[in-house]
Amino acid sequence: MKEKLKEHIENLTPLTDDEFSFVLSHFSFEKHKKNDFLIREGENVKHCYFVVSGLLKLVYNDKEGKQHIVSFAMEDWWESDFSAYFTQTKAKMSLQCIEDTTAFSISLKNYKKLSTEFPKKERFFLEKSNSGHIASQNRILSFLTSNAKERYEQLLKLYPLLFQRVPKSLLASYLGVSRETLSRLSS
Amino acid sequence: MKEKLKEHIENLTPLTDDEFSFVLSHFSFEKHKKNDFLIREGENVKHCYFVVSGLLKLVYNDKEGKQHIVSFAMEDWWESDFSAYFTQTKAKMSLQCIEDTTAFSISLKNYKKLSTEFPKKERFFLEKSNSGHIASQNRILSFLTSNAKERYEQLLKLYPLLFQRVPKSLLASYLGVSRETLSRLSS
DNA sequence: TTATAATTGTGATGTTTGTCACGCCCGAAC
DNA sequence: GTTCGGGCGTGACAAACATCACAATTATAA
Repeated sequence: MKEKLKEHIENLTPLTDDEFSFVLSHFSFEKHKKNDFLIREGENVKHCYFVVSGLLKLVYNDKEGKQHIVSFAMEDWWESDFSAYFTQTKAKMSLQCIEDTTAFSISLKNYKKLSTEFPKKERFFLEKSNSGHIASQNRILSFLTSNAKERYEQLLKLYPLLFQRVPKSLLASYLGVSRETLSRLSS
Repeated sequence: MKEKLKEHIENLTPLTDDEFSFVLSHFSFEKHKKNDFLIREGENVKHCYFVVSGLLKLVYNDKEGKQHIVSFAMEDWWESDFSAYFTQTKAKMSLQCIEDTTAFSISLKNYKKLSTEFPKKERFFLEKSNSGHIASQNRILSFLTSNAKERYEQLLKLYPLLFQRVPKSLLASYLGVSRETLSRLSS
């Protein structure tokens, strides 16, 4: 588990063993079962998570009770309700396990401490944030330029694994189409 | 112009005059006319821009020649084709003036220099990137949860000025609906 | 000013997608 | 084993939206 986080960070910024120990001391390691909530809508968001293994969904529930998947979080991903995390307000979204999941969590306090005391880590967070921003923009572009079928194909191309790991109804919810429409696209 | 940038930065991190001079020395100031391109699809992306006055559109052109508006950039906004900027590859999008525009530009080299030599600035960029990421996620949520009419109302609520400053066809392109549909929504 | 282009509204029509309904399959729980 | 519920496909119909066409109005430039 430690190794996974170290590898991940060292993809961007090499660390000595001492540096990594220092970084690691700001995180906690957590194990969760399928269907567990890491973040619950309406509650305070205390942590940001780095997924070591498993799979989660970041979900928004609208007034009619429909769930909309903002993001899937898989191995090597950072996830949270970032808006609520950074502003320390109540979560508008939930983060829930689709599979049994292990993850490192970091509090905002430790996030800020780490950023301030350890510039390498701030650089790292900046790069991660930029990638997240770019990924979101690509998803917006997908909505603007493509119909349901094309978005489905793009998703499969980007995450071929996902197809086997999650029910189609969740894929539909991510793509912004109904379960039935997605089903008809496949055939 | 300088004051605008200084104020903007000091919203997050106070600066001494000397510090600001140092920061400023990494930027250039540019004036552009309506319809000018700051970034052209297919060309190298040399700069990231801070808009002092005016209005721009970040546009993706698909194979059928349709233009899709990824973002409007107005006063106090940072904009670029960030993907191409950070990876120093060719632009997939264009950044074009909707009105006469003034902006500060910064090269990637200077961006990195500033981040490294001046931690306060890295903190600043990180906060900006986080806000950008959150804003994009909200736009994705808007696509997932809302139909054209609701998205239109959300846009007007978020940027009431935009309505008077840009042709409806551009608003339609931002919302992901046809010009005609948007026209019918208003009545 | 006058000519030209851009912007907007609106009808007619077709396509895409959502919603409701139903049935089948399969795995989990008892 | 039997029962139950989730996941999946599919038909029928309705709603949302795109596209094409045309006209009217408003900006823009020569």
